[in-house]
Amino acid sequence: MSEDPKPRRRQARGERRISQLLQAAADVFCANGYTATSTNAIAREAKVSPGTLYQYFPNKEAIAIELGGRLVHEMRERHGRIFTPENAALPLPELIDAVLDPMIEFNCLNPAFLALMHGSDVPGRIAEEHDELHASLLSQVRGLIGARAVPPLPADRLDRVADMAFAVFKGGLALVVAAPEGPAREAAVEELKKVMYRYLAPVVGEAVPAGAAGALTTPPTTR
Amino acid sequence: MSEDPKPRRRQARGERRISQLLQAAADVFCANGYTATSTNAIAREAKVSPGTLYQYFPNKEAIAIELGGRLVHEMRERHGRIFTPENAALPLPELIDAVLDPMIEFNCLNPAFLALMHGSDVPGRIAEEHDELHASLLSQVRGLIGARAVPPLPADRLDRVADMAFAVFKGGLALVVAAPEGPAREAAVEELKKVMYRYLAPVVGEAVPAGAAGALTTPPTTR
DNA sequence: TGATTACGCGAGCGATCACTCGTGTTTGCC
DNA sequence: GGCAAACACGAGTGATCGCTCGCGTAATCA
Repeated sequence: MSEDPKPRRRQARGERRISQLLQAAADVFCANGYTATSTNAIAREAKVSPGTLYQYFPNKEAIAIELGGRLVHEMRERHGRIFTPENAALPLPELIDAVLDPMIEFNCLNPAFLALMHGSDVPGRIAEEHDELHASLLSQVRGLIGARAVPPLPADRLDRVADMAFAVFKGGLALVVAAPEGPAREAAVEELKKVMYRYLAPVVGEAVPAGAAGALTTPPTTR
Repeated sequence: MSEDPKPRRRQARGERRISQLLQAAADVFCANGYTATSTNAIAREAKVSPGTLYQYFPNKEAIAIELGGRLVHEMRERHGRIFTPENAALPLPELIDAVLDPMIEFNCLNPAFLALMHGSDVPGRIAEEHDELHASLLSQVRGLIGARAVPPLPADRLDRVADMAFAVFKGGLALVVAAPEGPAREAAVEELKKVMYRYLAPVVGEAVPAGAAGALTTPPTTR
């Protein structure tokens, strides 16, 4: 079980080609899905020959694996900057900003992430990576909500709240990335934050004012 | 542009085969997605030969079209029974029950619906049908919310609220259908209804009690 | 009962796809 | 400059897929 039996020397040119191929793959996967995408189409998008593509990747699945792996890695790095003790101590509206904004930004910048992680026709290895990421993300959310719940939630209810909060976020995220860049998208983001706030506020013991259909929270706060 | 150039006579046996093939297609599409599904696999699942399959469908896309068409048709029938004047007059918690329960039931019974309507690798004709259904569904939701909003919402805000309510529902729906049948699924349904209630209550001028983390609404009501 | 038509089969055809290989070019190192 | 290795190419190969076709069976009608 050697990790790297052939740690082939790469030149700078090779590394550039790899990034170029991965970028092309992201575009085509995003537009057509994994299965419907041909390796020749990826090579064409990257303006190289099929032979060149196979110099850097052993097969089609490996392209998706590498692309997915890089995206997951970048996503995990963001987690580290999102789920910090400082953020955990923030008031709920600010906490929602602190968590949602980077998540949304990442997914808007990397639409291939959702395409790869959500498609039902992706290779098994990617689905595994996605499950791991999903589980770790979920446990962070559970921790965040569990630490603030007033009154404290039993474990099974905490699980359900975290699951639902995350699922609802994903639904809203789809709407956000589908919106055209600009004011429409930002309005969708604000709307999604309202959903999250109104759902979670009672869990953490805050009241939602009745007439505040347009405001996320009371005026005196920072938003 | 004749609608049915060859309205071929069918025997009862043929109609049964069609249903059988459609059911098999639903199962396989659901498990592997449209593109990754081979027509031979559908025939195998239905326990017939490839030749038999092609006696009833001119090509692979037609199978998905017919399946999608039947599901959309059934879904539209439900809309008629969901978005009625009586339901529109219901208090918010009961309205949410009246709208969500049939929707959830349908999607649990027909998982192929979500698979076909959400996949990025489906033939264009299905995507069109989905868009039409989505638009009509959304306008019904807009009507429901717009008629109750207190204070009344300007058109652009109403659009955003309806869009977000629907997107959030879809996210929660994915969680519900992914849950194992039984108490876990019903708990997820209740949780999703809480999300919808808490999001929409301020829009229609209701207050959400602060401590009511576990209750959807105040005790005296029917739930 | 015989004729007609729908139903059912599965080997096989053409097209496409993932992937290879022989050959030529560029780069890094002495 | 000379050599080895990485890079680049694109026609070609085997496999698979969507789909057909010829032939046999079952149902319907006269």
